[in-house]
Amino acid sequence: MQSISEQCAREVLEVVPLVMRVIRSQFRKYGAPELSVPQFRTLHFLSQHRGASLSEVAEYIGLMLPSMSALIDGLVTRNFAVRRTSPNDRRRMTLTLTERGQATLRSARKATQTYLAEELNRLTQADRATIIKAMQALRPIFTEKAT
Amino acid sequence: MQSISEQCAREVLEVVPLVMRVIRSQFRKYGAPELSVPQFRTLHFLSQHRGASLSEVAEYIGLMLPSMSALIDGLVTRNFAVRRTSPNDRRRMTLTLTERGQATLRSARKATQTYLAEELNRLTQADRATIIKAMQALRPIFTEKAT
DNA sequence: TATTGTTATACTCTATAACTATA
DNA sequence: TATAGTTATAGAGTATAACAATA
Repeated sequence: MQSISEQCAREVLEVVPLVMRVIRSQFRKYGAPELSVPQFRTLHFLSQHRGASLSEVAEYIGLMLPSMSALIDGLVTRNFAVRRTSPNDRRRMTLTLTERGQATLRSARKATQTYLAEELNRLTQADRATIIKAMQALRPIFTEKAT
Repeated sequence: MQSISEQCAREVLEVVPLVMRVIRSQFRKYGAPELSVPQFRTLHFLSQHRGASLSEVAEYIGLMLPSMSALIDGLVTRNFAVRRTSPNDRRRMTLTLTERGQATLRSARKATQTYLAEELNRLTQADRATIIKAMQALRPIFTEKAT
């Protein structure tokens, strides 16, 4: 039935931005106030793609190379990431997180997750189970498009 | 059981940003490429709060007054919104959407919703029902915090 | 020549400080 | 005096164009 898809889409379109707004504000508050959102996303990407090149990160984040170069400068200067020239191809940059970068990512994530867990605790057990199932259904659809 | 809340929080924290990313890119692509995200959120707020003042919008969007004043300038110049001095209190600005502003909001919303519905159509009917229930459970928790 | 990244420069968005108009 | 908003100005973050180094 098409109309169920429509209703489902409408709900997702209304509720997901609300949830995202809270996630974002928590991230800022307890996570890493000294990092911009794109910088934070970059840390996240690098944590899952050790040694990625500047171009690869830029494509994922959606920035042009000069902008990403500047963004990485900021991370390197403040010791969140390390930038080395690749031994294989000396044009490429090899980007990795420092221990500080990893720790920042972990703690921001943990703080937000704890906050969410407290909020979700106000629901019934059945509702939480439903939410878990819903997220598991949504994940594969939206994972493809997010690289 | 606390651990179910934890698991639920983890799922939400991983999946919601993925969905949001797709929503945002669709909004940009088919909705209103000529509007920034804060401008778009402003249209949305004004559609639900006709005649809001500059201060009210600024607080909701999270901008300082001069920044919001400039943002509104952009909307007014391009005929998305109208700014009048309030008759009651001539210090206040009364902000409303133009027909163009309303139409832009509707069409962006519709385009995104249609896209989402197509994607959700790939799931089973049961999954879609689960998602609807999950969104309905999440909505009240996160609505409070989003004004 | 083609690819990877940086430097130079300009524009947009945001903030703080100072100001104007109204209450 | 206090409040609502604007103007002046400066700092981030982003883009395009031109360049340097490597393949």
